[in-house]
Amino acid sequence: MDASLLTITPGAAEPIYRQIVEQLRRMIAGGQLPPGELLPSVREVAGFHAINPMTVSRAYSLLEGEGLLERLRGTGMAVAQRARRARSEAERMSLLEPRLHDLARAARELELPAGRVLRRLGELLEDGE
Amino acid sequence: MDASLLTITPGAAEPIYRQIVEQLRRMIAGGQLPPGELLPSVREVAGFHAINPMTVSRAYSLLEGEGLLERLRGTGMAVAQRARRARSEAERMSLLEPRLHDLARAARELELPAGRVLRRLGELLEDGE
Amino acid sequence: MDASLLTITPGAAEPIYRQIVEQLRRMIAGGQLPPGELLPSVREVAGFHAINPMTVSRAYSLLEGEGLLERLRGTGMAVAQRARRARSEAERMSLLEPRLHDLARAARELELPAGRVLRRLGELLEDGE
Amino acid sequence: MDASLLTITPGAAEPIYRQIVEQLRRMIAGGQLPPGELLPSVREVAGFHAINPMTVSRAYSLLEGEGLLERLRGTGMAVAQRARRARSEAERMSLLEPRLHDLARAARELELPAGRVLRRLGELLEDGE
DNA sequence: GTGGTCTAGACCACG
DNA sequence: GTGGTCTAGACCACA
Repeated sequence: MDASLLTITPGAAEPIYRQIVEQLRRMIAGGQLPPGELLPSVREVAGFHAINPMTVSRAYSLLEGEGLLERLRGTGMAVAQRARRARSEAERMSLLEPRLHDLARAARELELPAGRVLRRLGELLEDGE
Repeated sequence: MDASLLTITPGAAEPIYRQIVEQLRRMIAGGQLPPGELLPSVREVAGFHAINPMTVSRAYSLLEGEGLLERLRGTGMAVAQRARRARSEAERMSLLEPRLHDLARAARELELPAGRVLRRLGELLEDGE
Repeated sequence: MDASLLTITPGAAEPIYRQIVEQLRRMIAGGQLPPGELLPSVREVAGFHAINPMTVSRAYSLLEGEGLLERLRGTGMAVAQRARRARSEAERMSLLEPRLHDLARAARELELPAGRVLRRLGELLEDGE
Repeated sequence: MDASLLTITPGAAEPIYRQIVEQLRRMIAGGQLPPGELLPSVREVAGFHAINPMTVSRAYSLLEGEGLLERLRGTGMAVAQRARRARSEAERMSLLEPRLHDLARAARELELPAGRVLRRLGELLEDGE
């Protein structure tokens, strides 16, 4: 995996280390990062995104604690073999639920018609592909 | 307006004062809270949700600073007359954009098919109505 | 709980933050720290033991991630209500197993008679009480 | 001595080279490995346990530095003739002290009765024999 | 007052 | 080369 695949937004409300954690967590759950896949080194990520190595290290450590990453001594970090690889679609969907609820609630409070919201989201989902 | 209309989740990632601010902001933008509408008192909200009065006060002050609320001496806080009531749909839509982008990105990283995400969101948008 | 109840050994092989984590974990499992118990503040612990606040903070965060501690905003950290309070003796015993195996193995490799090892451990267990 | 007598746990908290060092140190102190006993070659150990040869070499070098092993040119490493073979029981016991203290402390924090801990350790000490 | 985040930089441990 | 730990210090967010 390459450091450029991570998107870091300094200054966002979400702290940097957490941005990394959540992205990796999803990419592992989604199967984009299969077990055994080697992650870019702490220094590499830190250099590429111009952030402090410790911030990256913190993210990696948290994921190691969760059992999603494992340390290969002297080599780096890799997606853990025991990380559930291809979670079922339903399971992955459940990871999206909180965000979906938040969005629905916000849309309702803004009195926006469902159609418009869905159409826009549809566009954005296409874009990425 | 009644204190029970606010949804507070202490312990959530989003700080309490911001939960209040964002909800009120959207309810004003959506027209659910029309100009002149009287808000529940700081004490009332704090008591009802068992949170610190200072936290509520802070939220109200922020909205007052934005010009969305105004202080009616001896009466309390009310939605400001000058608060743009029914912003155009496009404007309200733009308030939703960041959330939509986040969602789309997360869905992509989880390798979830667009259809499934849209269907689920559709359900949630119906539910609330 | 008081900061003096923690025993910190700088320079030990076990990193400081982990010393804190493990001690607290055991004291919670053992019931010495009941749910709701307020922990000494990060600054207090750091000051008392002359270590960096971030080191303490790191320990607290890890335990929060495990669900053993919870953040009371503006107040500090407390033992989580959902933390299993009085684990069964068998469960607590299982937390000791790895250490027991290591010890047994070391004793065997040193060809030390079981009686002598047990006698010495008995003394040490008395001492603390 | 055979490579299979070493127990290596990669991924454990204790670094691999140290696992080797400590085991050999105890087996020499305990008399299980008498002076003159030939050790398995670096390659053999590394191959058998699928670890890096440098790691094994490092362990051997450390023990050589301590005077416990000696390099027999063209033959390999052997337990040094000058290695104090059968240290007194008291001396060997002292090597166990730190572990005993740690264990006693952990047991106390877990509020486990001394009897139970001693009984379990007794079992484990029997098992190995 | 509380904890959280990030930085810069040093030093260590491991392979 | 890899990651881990710790420090000192700054600044922010929350109640």
